[in-house]
Amino acid sequence: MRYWLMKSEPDEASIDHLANAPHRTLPWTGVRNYQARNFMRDLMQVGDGVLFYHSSCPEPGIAGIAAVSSTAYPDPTQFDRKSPYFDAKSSQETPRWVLVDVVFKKKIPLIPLAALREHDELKDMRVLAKGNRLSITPVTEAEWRFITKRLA
DNA sequence: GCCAACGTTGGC
DNA sequence: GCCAACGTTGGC
Repeated sequence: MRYWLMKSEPDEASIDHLANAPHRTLPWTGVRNYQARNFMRDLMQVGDGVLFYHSSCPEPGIAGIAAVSSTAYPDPTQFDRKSPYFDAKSSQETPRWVLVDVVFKKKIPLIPLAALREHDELKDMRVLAKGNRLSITPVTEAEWRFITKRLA
């Protein structure tokens, strides 16, 4: 059992999109970074906790709680020529990119990025590290507890 | 729109 | 294997 923070641009997939999706579940399409892919492929398990983070928007921050609901499987958008996530160098035989399904748990009052930075308990969060651009970052159990019990 | 930081590409 | 150039991320 692990914990993760996963970034999504709310214009594309917000916590409300997730809540209203069939089975309250969305495939986490579009990860095109090897480190983030490897987290999904090698470490994620069904039931892992997910902090759903809105990025590249007027109010960046944690917008909800979700969970990993599948193990990794090939991201179909890599094979779709019309998709912005198409990858000509990938193939059906040896897919380069994978994804997991994510299921909605609950929406919370937004915890803004600035609020996360105010807490000493969270000062080592990967997502807060200078220059971090990873769209998926590990969250420690202590960080998860603090956020879900004290801030959410 | 700006810009710092990072990842990827490709020439050598 | 090095590294410059380029593209992307993401907060502000």
